[in-house]
Amino acid sequence: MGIRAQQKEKTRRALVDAAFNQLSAERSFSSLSLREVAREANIAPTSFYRHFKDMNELGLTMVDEGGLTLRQMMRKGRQRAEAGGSVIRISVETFMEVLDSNPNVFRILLHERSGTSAPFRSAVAREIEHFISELAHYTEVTASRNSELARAQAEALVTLVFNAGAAALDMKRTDRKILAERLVTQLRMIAKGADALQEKQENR
Amino acid sequence: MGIRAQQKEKTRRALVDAAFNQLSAERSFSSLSLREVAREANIAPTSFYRHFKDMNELGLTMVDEGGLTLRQMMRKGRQRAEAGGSVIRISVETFMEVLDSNPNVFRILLHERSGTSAPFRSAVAREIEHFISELAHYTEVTASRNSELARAQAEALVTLVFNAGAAALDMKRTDRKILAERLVTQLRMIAKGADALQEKQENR
DNA sequence: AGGTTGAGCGTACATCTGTGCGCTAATTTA
DNA sequence: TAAATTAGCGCACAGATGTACGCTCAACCT
Repeated sequence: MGIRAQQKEKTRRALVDAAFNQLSAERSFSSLSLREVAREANIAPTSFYRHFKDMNELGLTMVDEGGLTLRQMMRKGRQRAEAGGSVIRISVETFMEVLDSNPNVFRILLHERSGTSAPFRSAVAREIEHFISELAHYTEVTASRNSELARAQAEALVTLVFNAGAAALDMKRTDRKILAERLVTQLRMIAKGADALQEKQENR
Repeated sequence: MGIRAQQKEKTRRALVDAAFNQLSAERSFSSLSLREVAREANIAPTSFYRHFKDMNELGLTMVDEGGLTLRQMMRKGRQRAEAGGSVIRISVETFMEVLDSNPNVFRILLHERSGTSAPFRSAVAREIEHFISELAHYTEVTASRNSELARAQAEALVTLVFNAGAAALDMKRTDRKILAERLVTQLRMIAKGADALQEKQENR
C-alpha cells in the first residue's frame, strides 16, 4: 500500500475512533456532530467528506465494526464452552467481559437498535439476526428442539442478554455481578421452559 | 378555576400534545427543539418558559403521563383477566391494544429507557419498576413463588414484553400478530421455566 | 376602581451546525 | 521529469438553536 493510501487509512481510523470515543452514557451517535468528530480527529471539518459521504455513513461503519465484535465474542464463547462447564454461565461471563472491554461498541449497537434511523436499525438488526439464527440452530441440534420453538427461545435469550448488557454498561462491578447472576437465572428459566413446552407439544 | 389558569393549562396541554405529536419512529424526544414544539403549539418560543424550565422538564412530564398510561393498562388487563382465560394471552392482547392507541406515549418510554439523559432513564425506570414489582408480587402470591425467583421472572417478563412492544410499534398488523404469538410462547417459557426452577430449589 | 400579576410576544444575539468552493502541496502515474 | 490526482485546509455562508430582555394587555386581587 502506498504512502498516500496508508495515511488516508490512518485518518479514516482516527475519525472512527474519535466517534467511538465521543459515545458515552450521555451521548448517543445521533448527537455527535461532524465538526466535533473532525476536531477530535485533528482534521478540518470539510476534510471529513474525503472519507465519508456524511455522518450516517460513518455510523454504519461503526455498526459493522460492532457486528464484527459480536461475532468474535461468539467464537470466544464457543471455544470456552467446549472446554466444559455450564454453557449459560460461560456465555454470560464472556458477554460481560466483551462488554467491559468494548463499551462503546456495544453502546452504538444497543442504542441504535431502537434508534431513530431506519438504516441504522436494520443494520443492527442484521447483526443481531446472525446471533439469533446461529443460536437457534445450535439449540435445534444439541437439544433436538423443533425449529419454531428454537427460534422463539433464541430470540428471548438474545433479548434478555442484550437488555442486561444495556443495563450493565453503566453499573459498578458489584452491581454488574448481581445483574449477571440474575441473568443466568433468567436464561435457565428460558431453557427449562422451552424443554417443558417441547415436551408438551410432543405429547399432543 | 379562573379564566387565566384555564388558558394557561390549555397552552401547557398544547405544548405537551405538540411534543407527543412530533415523536415518531424517525424522531426521538431528544431531537425535538424547543422552537419547533412552540411553533406547533402556536406560541412564541420564549413563551415556552412560562410553562417549563426547559425541554427536559417537558420530557419528564411526558414520561409521567406514560407511567399513567402504563398503570391504566395494568388495571385494564387485570379486569379482563379476572373474567377468565389465559392470563398471558389476555395480558399480551391488552398490551398490544394500548400500544396501538398510544404509540407515542410508548415511544418515549421505550426510547428514553435506554436514552442519553440520566434523569429520563431513572424516571422511566421508576415507572417500569412499579410494573415489575407489582407483577412479582402477583406471582409470589398466586404461584407461591419464592421472592427472588419471582423478581427474576417478573423482570424477564417485562423485558420481553417491552422489547416486543418496541418492535411492534412500527409493524403492520399482520406482522404484529406473529410477534404477539411468539411473545406468548416466550412468556409461557418463562412461566414454565420458573416453575421448574422453583421445584428444583425445593428438592435441594 | 386602581394597582399588581403574569402569559405571551418581538427583537436581538451569540453559538453552533453542515457544506460549497477553490487552493496548496505531496504523492502517484505515465 | 512532467502531468494528474487527491487529502487536507481556510474561508464563507445560510440556517437553526436556546435564551435574555423589555413590552403589552387581559385577568385578578383588594
